[in-house]
Amino acid sequence: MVVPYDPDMAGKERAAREAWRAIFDFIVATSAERNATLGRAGLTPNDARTLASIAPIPRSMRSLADEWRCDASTVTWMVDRLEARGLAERRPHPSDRRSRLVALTPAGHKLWSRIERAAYQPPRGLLALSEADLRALRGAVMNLPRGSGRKVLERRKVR
Amino acid sequence: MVVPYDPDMAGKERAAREAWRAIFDFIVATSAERNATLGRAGLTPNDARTLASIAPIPRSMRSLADEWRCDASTVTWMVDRLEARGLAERRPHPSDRRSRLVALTPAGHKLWSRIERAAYQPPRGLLALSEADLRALRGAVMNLPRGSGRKVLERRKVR
DNA sequence: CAAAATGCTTGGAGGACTACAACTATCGGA
DNA sequence: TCCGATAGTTGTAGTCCTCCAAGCATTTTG
Repeated sequence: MVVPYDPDMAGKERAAREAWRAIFDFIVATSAERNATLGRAGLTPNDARTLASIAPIPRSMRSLADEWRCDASTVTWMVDRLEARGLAERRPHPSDRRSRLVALTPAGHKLWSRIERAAYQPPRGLLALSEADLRALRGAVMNLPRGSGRKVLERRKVR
Repeated sequence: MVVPYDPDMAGKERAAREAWRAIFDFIVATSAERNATLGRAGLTPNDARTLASIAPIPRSMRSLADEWRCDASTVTWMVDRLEARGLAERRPHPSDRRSRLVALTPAGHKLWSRIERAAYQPPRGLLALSEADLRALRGAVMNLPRGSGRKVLERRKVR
């Protein structure tokens, strides 16, 4: 990075770096807490990710493997775990008999809605910020480029 | 949650919720990327955490176990990994011959400063904020209570 | 229709943790 | 000085992934 000649820019960059560092550290602390919440519900972070992925709509195993960029057998293993606990189930695919749709069971929906509510619950501390700060924070984060421009592996149509 | 009568409070809560959601989504989107960066450097997330903990100043094994709330043998295992790669080393404790200080080697410092620069690189969008906003944001986030008020296990004095 | 591709599962292997029990060396207080 | 507490290590075991190779069923393609 080129050393800036504009002293304002230097200060601003430093401020941005420090602010980001603070946010980052806060996230780390909070995510540990989130994992503890999941653990109390008997879920691993991966379990939660699986539930989150199939909660809106049943998904094929293949589409999950594509989303997570993992081997198909890994998906088998993850879904097996949830199925063994009665949280998810495999259903036949309506038009492709090779494929199977993974869906939440009623118990799975119940658990997940509870977990999700907790997971997206803003930390109490966030309310200590001024509304202006909160809007700035939200605006800053929402406009951030995702994935640093790396290309997403395409893999046929995802069902 | 009680419906607030204070309209300011309502707006603020909404802002907090939206900000949190934005942060959360952003984190989910980028943590994989961060782990990939670490992976490219041959580090697991835990490796990185260990490096981060000992980078500012050498630490005793015990203090690391306390910080992470894990068994002492887990710390042994984690430090072993870094030591095997020449990134960290155990040094005698100056005043307690039972204890050992874990410190970064020069190679460890070099690698970690590189990783840290990348990991804590503030997103471009943050630079859109004014320096005053950034300072306010940093101050606010730094003062957020961590761990949702759950009590921290105390364990004698930490060295 | 035969061959290639695709969806999924199974078996096997290995890596990354994580804790518990047992043990050594040292410290610190009565 | 003696004994309980503490720092750390080793050995063991178990969980959670994670991929690869192989195989079956089905779909798609030339």
